[in-house]
Amino acid sequence: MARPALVPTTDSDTDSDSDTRSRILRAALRLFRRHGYHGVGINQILAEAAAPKGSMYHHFPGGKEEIGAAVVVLITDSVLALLDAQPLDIKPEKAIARVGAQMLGTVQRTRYELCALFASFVAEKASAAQLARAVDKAYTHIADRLAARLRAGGFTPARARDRALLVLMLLEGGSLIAAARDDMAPFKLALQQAIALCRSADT
Amino acid sequence: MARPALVPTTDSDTDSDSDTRSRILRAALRLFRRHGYHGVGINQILAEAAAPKGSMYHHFPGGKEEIGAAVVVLITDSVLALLDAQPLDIKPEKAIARVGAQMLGTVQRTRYELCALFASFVAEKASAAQLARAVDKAYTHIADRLAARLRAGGFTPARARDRALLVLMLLEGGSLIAAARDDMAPFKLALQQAIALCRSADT
DNA sequence: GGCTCGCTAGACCGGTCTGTCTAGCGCGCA
DNA sequence: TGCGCGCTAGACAGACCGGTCTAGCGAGCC
Repeated sequence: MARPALVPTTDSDTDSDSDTRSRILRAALRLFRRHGYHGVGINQILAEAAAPKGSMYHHFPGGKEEIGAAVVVLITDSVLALLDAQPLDIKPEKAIARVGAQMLGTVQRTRYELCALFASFVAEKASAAQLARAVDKAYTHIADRLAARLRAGGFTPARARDRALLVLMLLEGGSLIAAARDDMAPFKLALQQAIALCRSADT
Repeated sequence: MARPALVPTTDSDTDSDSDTRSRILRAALRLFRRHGYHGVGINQILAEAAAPKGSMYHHFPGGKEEIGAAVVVLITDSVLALLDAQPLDIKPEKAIARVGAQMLGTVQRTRYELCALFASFVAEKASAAQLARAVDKAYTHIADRLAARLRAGGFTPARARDRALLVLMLLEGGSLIAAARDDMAPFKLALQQAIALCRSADT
């Protein structure tokens, strides 16, 4: 029952979705990670997914932007599921450490292609309002869930909120720089610092 | 002599470059910030710069990618200049605070459009090798210069290097999330934490 | 069997992309 | 005055963009 990986792009136990829809989504995820939202064309996604254009516009009437938003949700759900899969009675820093380890594994497996969860989407937010909203909500959800963990671990609400944001920023910034350098060390450093921030009340 | 702003996109005291080249570069910077590297077309840049295509390919034979790389260098130089403008005898956390305040001002002035220094470029690195190298070097230069400050402030070399990276990651992650949320609070939080990290040796 | 309809399939459209090419302006120099 | 050349100027090409549209397959229901 342990989550095998963060957003498995290959295949999954849960192909509850229509096969084509799921294939398109996974292909989009893979390509967006590598080239950014604007760096990928619809035809490219369809070729990768081996799906015709008609199917795509059937499942995603909103076109490319709807696919982008769906990918954001896919990533978010996967991160939240990973976090929720950690038992509630372990310390928050332990939970963060485990989630971070999963992210690390994913980034290594994809050869540094996951440069931050949503960096490429944020960069293009001005040209895609729906996408911008999706990313905003995604960051908020993750930070909220993280903060809840921290509150459960004994942090005051205000401090929990701040620490959760800092963790998120560290991991995003860390994977950004790790990706830029093709070197995981920065991400590991960020993770380590994030864990320290969840340990107790200093600074 | 105080630096008025971080990468002034409007005009400058130093238009030593041919006017057109400089106009193109500034227009590109402005647009890349707003829409990301792939989100901006060459024609868009040229329209914004009020320059014809011939001029552009004269100044940047390498095309769009060369412009992107030049923008990365422009940003980097501006950050480094800002850092170097701080007197060497002040404490490192003070220097960071000042640089951060400048960045904050820039982000606010541009209405959250500066989402991380190079996030949009990193996101597209797979499709532009020259750009990827430029970003890698940019991060390295900034981190190195920051680390030198920290060493001068009494940090051991290894610790200075780590702290410099953490500061960079915090600021990048912070501005990413601030941009996603259209709210500067996350960036301010990141800046505050970065300053704390430069203050002395804890954790 | 025949019909419905969710889905697949891909041709096609107007627009935009990056990049090339030729023409010529105008400054500086002899 | 006349020439050279750094730079400007924009028409043009070919590929590709996202998105629309019609046609038809085929499983399942009556």
